Amino acid sequence: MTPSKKTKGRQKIEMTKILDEKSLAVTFSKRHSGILSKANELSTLCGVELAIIMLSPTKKPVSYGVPSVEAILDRYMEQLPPPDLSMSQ
Amino acid sequence: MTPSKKTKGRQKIEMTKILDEKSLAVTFSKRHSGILSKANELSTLCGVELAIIMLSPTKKPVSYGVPSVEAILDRYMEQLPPPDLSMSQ
DNA sequence: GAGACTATTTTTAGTAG
DNA sequence: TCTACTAAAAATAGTCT
Repeated sequence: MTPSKKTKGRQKIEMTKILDEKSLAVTFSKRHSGILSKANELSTLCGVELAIIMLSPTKKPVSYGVPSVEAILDRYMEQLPPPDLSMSQ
Repeated sequence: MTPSKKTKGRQKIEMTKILDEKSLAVTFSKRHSGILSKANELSTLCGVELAIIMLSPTKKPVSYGVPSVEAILDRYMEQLPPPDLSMSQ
C-alpha cells in the first residue's frame, strides 16, 4: 500500500501563455478572483480607491472598483495628463 | 542562549484600515506591487487584457495596463453598456 | 520610500465531483 | 464552469538597513 500523497499540491508553472484551453479557463477563474480579492484587501487595509478592468479569455468584461469603476475612471480621465510632478510623492 | 527565531514571520492581521501611518505606507507599498505582479502574471498566463488604476495613500496615481490602460479604458467605455450577452460565456 | 530577511499565512496547480 | 482538497509555491507582517 502506498498512502503517500493524495495530490502533488501546488506545482511551479512556466510563466508563458497556457495552451490547454481547459486549464487556461481554470487558471483564469482562480487567479482573477485572487486578484480581485487582493484588491479588495488593499483598499480596506489602506483605504485607497482602485479599479480593475479585464477581459476574460471568453471576452467577458470583468470589473471591480472602490468606490466604483466609474468614479475611478472619471478621476483618472480628468487627471490626465499628470500636471507638475515636482512636488509629487 | 536563545537562538530561537529571528523574526515572527508573517503575522495574521485584521482586515480593517491600518491606523499606523508608517505601516500603512509599508503595507501599501508591498501589496500594491504584489497586485500589479499578479495582474502581469494573469495577463501572460491567460493572454487577457487588463487595467488597474489606483490612488496611493498619498493620492499618487498608480496604473498598469496590458496592452495599455488607455486601450482598456477605451474599450470599456465603448462597450458600456454590454450589448447582447446571449452568446457570452 | 525601496530592499533584505525569516517565519507564517495565503494562494493556487492539479485533480475530482 | 464552480467547489473541494492537498501539498507545495508565493506573498507578506514585522523589523532592520
